[in-house]
Amino acid sequence: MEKYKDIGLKLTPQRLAILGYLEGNKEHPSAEDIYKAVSKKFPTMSFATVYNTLETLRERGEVLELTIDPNKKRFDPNTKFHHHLICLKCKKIIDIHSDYNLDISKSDRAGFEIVGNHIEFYGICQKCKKAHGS
Amino acid sequence: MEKYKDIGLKLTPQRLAILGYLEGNKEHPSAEDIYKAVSKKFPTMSFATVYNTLETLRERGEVLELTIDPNKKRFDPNTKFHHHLICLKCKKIIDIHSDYNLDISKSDRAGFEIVGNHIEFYGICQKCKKAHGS
DNA sequence: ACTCTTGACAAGAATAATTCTAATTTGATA
DNA sequence: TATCAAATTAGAATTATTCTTGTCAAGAGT
Repeated sequence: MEKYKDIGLKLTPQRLAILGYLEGNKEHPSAEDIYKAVSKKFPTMSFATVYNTLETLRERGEVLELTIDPNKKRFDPNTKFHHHLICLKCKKIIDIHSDYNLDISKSDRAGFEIVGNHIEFYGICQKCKKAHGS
Repeated sequence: MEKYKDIGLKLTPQRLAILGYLEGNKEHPSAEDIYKAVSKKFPTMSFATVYNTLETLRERGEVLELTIDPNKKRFDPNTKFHHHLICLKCKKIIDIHSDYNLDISKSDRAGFEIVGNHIEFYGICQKCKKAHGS
């Protein structure tokens, strides 16, 4: 948390609240999740602040913006390189830290300069499997 | 195209136009792209029809809904298993058909039943690289 | 040929997520 | 502590998508 002073971020109470909520969070929350949670302690919190803060954090590489969920963006404070496993029913997302060799052949590369990759695994989580076979 | 008769789809002119546009299309178009293109030949085409048709095609596994682009869904008529490479600048998407070994360890699996996976490669395409280094 | 049923279409309203605007306030620094 | 750029706020605006409602068309059975 201390580290944010160094990257030219003004440390406002709102930002500290958002950072505090994100720190160590494994839920991959959406902007709304964050807004709801932080609003409890901070009733004047605005949605704009949540989005603004997430955007500046993203620019600085402090959070990842996930596009796994078709309906909304979700955010990941875990900035170590990793992949994701998502439950197709409840949209729960968990981190996968295994290493995979994802070299891409010259012909596949199509002239692109490759700068990264990300694997999405799809599945059904234990809770949803139990809930009902369907 | 013939094959759609078999899957219980009523073949209306609108659907044929959409199917015709999608067939062999490598652009991974958005609903709007499809709407615009098909509207030219079909001025009364409605957005609802585009979305409805895409949804029924998706249900039947005839198109994939891609969540790679944070701003909108994009659709892929290539239903062979494959991965994608996206240009971070212009959002161009190209198909990658290489095979990767993406076994997931029991501990990573976290009790999920795995049903699929998808790799997103990120990069800068040739055109964008030339356009300006930035 | 007539009627029924069903599925598809169109237009626009409604919704949901996100971004923008403009006015105000605040944190960091001199 | 005065200053000022940056941050916050509320709400409007925008964008993508879904929903609603009325209409229409094709095929099934009479």
